[in-house]
Amino acid sequence: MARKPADQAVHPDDIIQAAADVLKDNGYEATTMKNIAERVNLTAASLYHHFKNKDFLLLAVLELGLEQAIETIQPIVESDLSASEKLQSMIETHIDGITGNPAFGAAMVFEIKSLMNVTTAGRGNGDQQEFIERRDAFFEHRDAFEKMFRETIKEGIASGEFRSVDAAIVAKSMLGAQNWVGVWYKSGGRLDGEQIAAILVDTFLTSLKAQ
Amino acid sequence: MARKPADQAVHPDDIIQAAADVLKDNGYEATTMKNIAERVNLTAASLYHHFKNKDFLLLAVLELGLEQAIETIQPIVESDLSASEKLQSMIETHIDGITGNPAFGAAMVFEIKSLMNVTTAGRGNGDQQEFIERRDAFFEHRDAFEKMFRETIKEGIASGEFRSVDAAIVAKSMLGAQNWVGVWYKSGGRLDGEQIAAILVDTFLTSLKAQ
DNA sequence: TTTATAATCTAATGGCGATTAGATTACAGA
DNA sequence: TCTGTAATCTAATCGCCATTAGATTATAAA
Repeated sequence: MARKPADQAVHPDDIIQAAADVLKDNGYEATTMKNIAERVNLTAASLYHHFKNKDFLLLAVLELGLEQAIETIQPIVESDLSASEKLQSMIETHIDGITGNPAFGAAMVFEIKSLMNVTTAGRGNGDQQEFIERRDAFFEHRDAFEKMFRETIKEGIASGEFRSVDAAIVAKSMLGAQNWVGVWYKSGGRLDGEQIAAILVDTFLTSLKAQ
Repeated sequence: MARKPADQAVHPDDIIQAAADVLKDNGYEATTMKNIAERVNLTAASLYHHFKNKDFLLLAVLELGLEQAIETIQPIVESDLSASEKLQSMIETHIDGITGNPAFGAAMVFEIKSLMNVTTAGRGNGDQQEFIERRDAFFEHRDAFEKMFRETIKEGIASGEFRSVDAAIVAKSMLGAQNWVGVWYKSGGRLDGEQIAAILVDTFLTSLKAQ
C-alpha cells in the first residue's frame, strides 16, 4: 500500500492516544508496537517513522498527558481565587481530565516506573542524550504539578482559610486519591466524574477547613 | 551443584519476597525469572520446581501481600472499638505494612493489571483451572479488603460519629491515598511510617467527624 | 545403608517482539 | 508536470526470555 491518501492520514497525536489506550490495558512491557499500530491501522514498522522507538513513544504519551493536566490546572493556580476555591477547582478539573480520558491518567500512575527503568533509548548518542533530557524535564514538570497542590494548601494555611497541616503529605494524599480514581473509574458507573470530584472536594476541603 | 545443603535451603517465601522486590523495581513484564532467581542464588530453571510458572509466581506474591494486609486489619474491624478508633487503627496498621515492606504494597498497586491480562497459565487444563480460581479468589479478597474500610465508615455514620458521606467513594479515596504512600515512600525520608499514618488519620478523620 | 523424593543445575528449544533495510506510493511545491 | 520528501509496507534480523529435558546431589524415611 505505501503512503495513505490524505483523508486517512494518521496524526502523531492519534498514535499517542492509541498508545495510551493500549498502555492502560496492558502496561508498557506487555504492550507491543504491533498492538499500538493496529489501533491506527498501521504496521509496527510504520510507527518508527513517527517515533524513534518504543521508549520515545512512551515518553510522548507521558509528556502529552502531563502537559494537558498542567495546562488546565495552572490558570487556576494563577487566578485570584481564594485558596479553597482554587483547590476545589483544581480537583474538579483534574478529575474531569482523568475521567474524560482515563488512558492518560492511568499512564501517569502506572508507566512512570517504566520510564525510569529505560536503559537503551535510541542507538545514537544524540538520541540517548535527548531522551535523558526530556525524561528529566518530565519529572521536573511532574514535581511542579504536585507543587501546585502543595503550595495552594500552604497558601490557604497562611491566609487562615485552612488549619495548619503538613501540606506536603496532604497534597500527596489528595493526588493519591485522585490518581486512584483513574484506576477504578468506569464510565457509565453509579457516579460520573463531576459527582466523584464533588465528593473528593468535600472530603478534603472539609478536613482542611475544620477548626 | 544440584541440591544445596540444608543450611542454604531456599524457602518458597524467600522467592516470593525476592519476586516482590524485583517487581517493585521493574514491573511484571520487565522482570525475568533470572532476575528473581539471582536474588536467591538460584537459576531460573530452579524456580520452576517451586512455582508452576511466572504467572503463578506473580499470583503468589499478590496472594501473600493481600493476605498479610487482611490478617492485620481484620481483627481491628471485628473488635469493639468505635468506628473512628477502628479507622484510625486500620490506617496506622496498613501504612505500617506498606512502609515496612514496600515491595508488596507496590505490587498490590501496580501488578494487578498484569494478573488480569494473563492468558496462558500453565499448559495443563488443570493448571489453567486452578489459576482462574485462585485469581478470582484474590479479587474477591481484595474487594473484601476495601469493604472493611467502607463498612467501617458506614458504621460511623450510623452511630453518629461521622457525618453523612458517600462511604464507597471516601473509602476509595482513603485507599488511594494509602496506596500512593507505597509509591512515594522512601525509608530514611523526612517522616517515618508512623508519622505519615498520623497525618492521614488526621486528614480523613477530621473530615469525617466535622459537623 | 538403601531408596525414593526434593532441590538444583546445565543445556536446549521455540517463539515473540523490537528494530532495521529496502521498496513503493502519495503529496506538495516549483 | 517533475521532483524531493513523507508515510507506508513487506521481509528480514537478532536477541532475549519463558519454559522444558535430562542429569546430579542432598535428605529423610525405612
